[in-house]
Amino acid sequence: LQNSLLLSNATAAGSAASGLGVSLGSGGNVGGSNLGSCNMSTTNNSGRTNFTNKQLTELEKEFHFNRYLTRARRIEIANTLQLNETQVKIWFQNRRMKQKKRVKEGLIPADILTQHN
Amino acid sequence: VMILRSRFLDARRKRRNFSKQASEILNEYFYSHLSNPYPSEEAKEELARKCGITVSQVSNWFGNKRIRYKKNIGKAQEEANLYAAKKAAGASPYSMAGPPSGTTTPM
DNA sequence: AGTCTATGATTGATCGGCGA
DNA sequence: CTCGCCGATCAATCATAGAC
Repeated sequence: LQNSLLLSNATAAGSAASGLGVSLGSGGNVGGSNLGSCNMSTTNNSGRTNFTNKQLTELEKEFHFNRYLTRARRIEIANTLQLNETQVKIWFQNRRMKQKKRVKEGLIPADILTQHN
Repeated sequence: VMILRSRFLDARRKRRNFSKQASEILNEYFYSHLSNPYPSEEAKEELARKCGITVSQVSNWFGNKRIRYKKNIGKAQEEANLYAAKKAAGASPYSMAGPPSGTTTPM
């Protein structure tokens, strides 16, 4: 079991979720399955990147703040989370599609548009 | 350790296999469209309605089916091919796109 | 009641098409 | 012409339902 707390959102609610730093750590990059508090993400044998909980949490937080990124913000986040700009960009695109799917089907949130920026 | 919390929040993954009838409908469509197993949005909606599931679930089903079918070929998959053989022959509501030569390699 | 397999769902990443 | 986004799909993986 790997798991996920990475799906803290889902049903509306601003979900502050359980903040935990938590355990596990290992390091490495390729092959070392890690999860938890390490900062660096790992890449699968294939090209899939395994984002860490921290990275996902930050991305999620940023998403709720703003569904779209500006070039500057993207660079900032990529730098902070140690990811490529492309990975951050793709993550946001996938996240938008995910939200759209949720709104479309089940009644999830239709408002969470804390548009700021 | 923390994996504990997943148990409940992950209720989403508390899937339920589709009914035998729904699987029947989906497989019938899939095997009678092997040359192009990509239902349009409209077709997905109709399949979803007939199967009593959501459009997303239909998409997931086809996505999994295409990949898993491909990762076989030459196995019991050929066997399941008789699915279309008989069902389609009888009365397929959809255009029976006939691949060039019998058993083909669609994708 | 376990163990192994079938299967629905999730998600990082890719592909084609659009529009700015 | 380049770039981001959308929509659909891929491919690997997760977690569980169901078969044995």
